[in-house]
Amino acid sequence: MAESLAINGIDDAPRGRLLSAAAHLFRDKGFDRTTVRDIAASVGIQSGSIFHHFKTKEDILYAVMEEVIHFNTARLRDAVAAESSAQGQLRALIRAELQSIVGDTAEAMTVMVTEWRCLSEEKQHKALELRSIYEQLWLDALQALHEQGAFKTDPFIMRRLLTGMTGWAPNWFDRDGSLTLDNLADIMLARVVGENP
Amino acid sequence: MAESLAINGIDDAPRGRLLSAAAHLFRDKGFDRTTVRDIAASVGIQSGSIFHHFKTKEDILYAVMEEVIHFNTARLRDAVAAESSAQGQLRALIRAELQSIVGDTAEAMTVMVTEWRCLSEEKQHKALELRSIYEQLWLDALQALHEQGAFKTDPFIMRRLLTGMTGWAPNWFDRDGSLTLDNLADIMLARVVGENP
DNA sequence: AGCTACCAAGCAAGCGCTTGGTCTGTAAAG
DNA sequence: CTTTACAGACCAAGCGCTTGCTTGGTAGCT
Repeated sequence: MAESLAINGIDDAPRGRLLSAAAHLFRDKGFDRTTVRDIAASVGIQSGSIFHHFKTKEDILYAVMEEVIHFNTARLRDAVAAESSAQGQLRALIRAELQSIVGDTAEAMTVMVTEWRCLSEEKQHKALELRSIYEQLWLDALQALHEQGAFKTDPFIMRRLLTGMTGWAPNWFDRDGSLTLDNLADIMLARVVGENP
Repeated sequence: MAESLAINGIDDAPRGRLLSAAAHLFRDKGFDRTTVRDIAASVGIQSGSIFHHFKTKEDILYAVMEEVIHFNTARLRDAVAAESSAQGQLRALIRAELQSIVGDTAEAMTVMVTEWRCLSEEKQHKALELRSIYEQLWLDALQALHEQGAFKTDPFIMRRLLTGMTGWAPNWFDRDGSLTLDNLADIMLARVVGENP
């Protein structure tokens, strides 16, 4: 990958440094409250120089999202490929998504969830298309489990519930606490297939 | 001047109409992208006149949250009081929260979740205190169920998961679809106490 | 008389973005 | 081995516009 993810393994190019700085600021203050002057200052250049790398401020946000979607789709694919059982795949998916969302790409992921509406409709559409592969991986695993009778609820709804659970995690999960990420993944898995005795 | 529907629990006085309109706009465009001119226009007054009712724009956001917390805490209390079993109480809580979040106070609730960080730290603290009674109602019901052995997961964590599930619902739940709010509440309840056979 | 609710006008600050120009490194042309 | 050409990265200055908010005043109700 010529241009790897901004937060996890940034390239040294100015554009990459700009992206991770932007992701960080967007997470902390939100897209609208982050000024191009903020971003510029945090990499040590003048505000105007930003527009040598990006046409608009919105383009920076979109670029952050694009990178994070690509990176995490690849991660999800790997997670699924490493497991054979449907239940194992689902656990791997949950772990991977949690890792993305409270771990090494947390800034960018949070930004994607919370600053979605700051994109133009056209760019929202483009990002949604990129996202569709990501979602299909989830639905395949859930569908398989459903057909095995592991749960009765509609798989589409189940995915929505899981999205909510993982998406909310950054608001409370403490990476330095006693609850590990794998613990949490198992707890979430139990919401789908039930608690084993 | 786009006439917007009043939010349940907010009166029809000028101040109340301003609050409903603001909540609506905050939900649609976010706090930062909503201008005081937008709010003023949607109730048909001049932008400057807003500051006869509120000291700052941020005060409007805080007032929206304050109202919605009070109203929904009362609703939750009623919901709990009407049920005798712990499981009945939990179902009532889920129903009530869903009703708040995708129903008659949807705008204000969504705003509370998504625009939280737009408040000053001091106001965040104050809002959090108001919110504590609300959360205690949940924890009491979950604790009781946990002690009955209805589930093994820590009640605090369970509440976080439920918060995520209900909080995400506005992003996908269709009030005019075939899935009713009570259906969804039962599906969420099953994430806690398991699917009955 | 005093209060609430509002208007009309506008200010100071901050915003995204543009402009014209200066470096520095690379590399082909002479 | 110079010389010339050129592109990428950046700066300094600032433009035009929008923003939250202020001010001084007015109409109507009690």
